[in-house]
Amino acid sequence: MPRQILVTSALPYANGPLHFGHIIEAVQTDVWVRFQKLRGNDCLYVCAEDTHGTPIMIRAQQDGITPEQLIAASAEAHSRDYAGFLIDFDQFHSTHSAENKAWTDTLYTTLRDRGVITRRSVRQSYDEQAGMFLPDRYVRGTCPRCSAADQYGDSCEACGATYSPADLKDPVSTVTGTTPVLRDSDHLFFKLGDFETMLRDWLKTSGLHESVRAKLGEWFEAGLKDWDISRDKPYFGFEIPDAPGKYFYVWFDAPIGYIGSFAALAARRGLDFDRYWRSETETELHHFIGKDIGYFHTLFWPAVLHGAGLRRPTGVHVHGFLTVDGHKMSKSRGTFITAQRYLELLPPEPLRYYFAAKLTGGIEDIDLNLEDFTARVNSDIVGKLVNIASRCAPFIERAGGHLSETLPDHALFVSFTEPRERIAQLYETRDYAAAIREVMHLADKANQYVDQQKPWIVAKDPARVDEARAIATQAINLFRVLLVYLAPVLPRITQTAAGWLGERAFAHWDAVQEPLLGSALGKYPQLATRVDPAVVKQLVASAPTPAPTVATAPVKPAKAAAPKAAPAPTLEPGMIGIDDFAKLDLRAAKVLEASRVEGSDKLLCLKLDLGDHQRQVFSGISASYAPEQLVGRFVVMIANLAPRKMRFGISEGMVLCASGKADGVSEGVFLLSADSGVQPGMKIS
RNA sequence: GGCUAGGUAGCUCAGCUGGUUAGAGCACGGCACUCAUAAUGCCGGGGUCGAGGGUUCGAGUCCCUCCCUAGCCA
Repeated sequence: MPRQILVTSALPYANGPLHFGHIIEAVQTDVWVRFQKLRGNDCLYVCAEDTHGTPIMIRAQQDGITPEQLIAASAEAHSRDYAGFLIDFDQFHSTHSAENKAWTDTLYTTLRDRGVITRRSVRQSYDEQAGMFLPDRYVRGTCPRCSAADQYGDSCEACGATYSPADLKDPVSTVTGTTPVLRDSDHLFFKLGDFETMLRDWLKTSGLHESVRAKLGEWFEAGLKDWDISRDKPYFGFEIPDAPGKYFYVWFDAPIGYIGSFAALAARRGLDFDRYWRSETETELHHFIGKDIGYFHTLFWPAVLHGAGLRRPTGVHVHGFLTVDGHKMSKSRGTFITAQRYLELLPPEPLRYYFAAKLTGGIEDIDLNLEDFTARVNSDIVGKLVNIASRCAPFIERAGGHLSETLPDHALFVSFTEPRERIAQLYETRDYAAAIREVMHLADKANQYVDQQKPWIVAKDPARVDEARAIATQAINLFRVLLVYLAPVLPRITQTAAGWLGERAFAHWDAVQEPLLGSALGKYPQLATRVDPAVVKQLVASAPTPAPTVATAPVKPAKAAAPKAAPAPTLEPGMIGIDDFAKLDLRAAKVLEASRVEGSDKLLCLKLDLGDHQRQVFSGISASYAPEQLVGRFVVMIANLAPRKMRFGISEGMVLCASGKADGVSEGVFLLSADSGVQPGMKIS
């Protein structure tokens, strides 16, 4: 009896590009969904663009466009990036949709009529010039406890204190730079505390990881407080039906976006809504989220659903954060890797594999170590897995292109198919790391088999060509079992292999029990290519790109039929694309030392601070600047300019200046600089 | 600051309710092989399990203190 399963991953917010943090979650979810489908379950995957809130409103204002234009552009970019990573949504919708509006209103009015919405006055920071209330993040000032300057309105990064913006010393609105005032306004609250008993019951039955439960225990201990679900205008969102001028807080309608997205899918496919969402349904609902938004998904969301008479989630699966080379992703370090950047350089499957190989179902952080990534992916996918197929294909082709009619070592084949339920269980519990360890252990066994049987020696005797073919048939069958196990992670390789071995070979998890025998094979295709360490390095923009090695072979191996769309758009002569611009690694740099250069009347020697390292740069600005004026100021430099040897030493970059000439006479040289607040090493784009 | 999670070979990670000489893959060294995308197979070196105390016949595994990393504090 197939299970009916509805799966979601967290909604990406419409004010920025997808980065690796989004991708690891999407991969975790997509692998689970593909696994369920391969097992014959009826599984749907929905997601949506998260479109509301103050940040969207302000960002659109800054960009001089409407919020609708902003979220449309963002949705398009996000969809493209997800598709690039082979994330197979059944529906990718938007929280700014008719379906979501209807369901948000319905849930709200039901909750209100059941008496779990209450109204009371709230005192909040208000920006009189902008005419708006300010979310905590939009007020900055001095920490009331440790007096650290320039802290957010809700907490201090220096001492860790939490407080409200009213407690800040010298508060400033980041919207207008004016001093906010305090103003009262009525807000609507969801009475979360009314649901404590229900929530305690629910978490006993739901498949929450024990570490998530531990966290929940802490929140219960602290006591469940009412949740403020309204915001005053101006706000980009849904107006509250019975409260003109008040809008639903973005976090109220965002999870309802799961319902809205499903509603759109249901309309398209004629699905029964109640079957998925009514209170006591058997249909499963699974949410995949990051550890930062557990509170919303394990407390508010089930309470809102239950309060509105709908079903609660079957599982909330929380993953850790992604770090790059051991550190939090950081724009100034260049380790803030966007999905788009990766896809410009590399195919999706190596990263899908690497992430899957490190996901355990727990909430610990996952580190992307770039050297490990290259080594792991090349060794596992190409050296071990694909190698089994590619080393055996020639023996089949030489013997006429058909697999043998029998397996020479049936027991070995069974030892590969026998663990399928155990591996399935590992996928089910999202311990993909353990599943992949098992599969790779089997891949080693398959290579050992080929090594022991030595088909290349057998095949030298023309009378034993069939024997060599039988060995190859055996190994190809082992390979095929392994690829079924990895099909949820490597959909494209699986598809390519299906063109070789036949669609039937990968149609269902349990199909592995039946060996492939006697059938004709297609021409052996290239199933995967190695990733080039030099290309991987380019992912991290901040790493000072080594001077381009002259006339090397193309960095990217000529990949047969690279499936990447996005041909370079044709450009006007003289124009460059954003990719060309992105080649420049421009950085804000602080001048640590400046000195005249002996023997040169034009040059100054600058020692520059780039945050994580220092550079020496010679700059021809001696006529316009005295060394002592420069120390301590910020300049703009090209950080990835090939170092140049000069008579006075090596210049490791170039400092940008404006300059002009009138009638051949210099009008001066003017250094570019950055506004206050800039930190050494920040990337300029 | 409080809480939650993590800190095991150069790198990435396994180690269940405490029990024989702490495991794997990669990297490194040696050998073999040449079918395979410089792939594969065999052998080997390498760890006082974040630090310090304690409980126990016995602790990576339990308790306490401290240090480091990430997240949450709605």
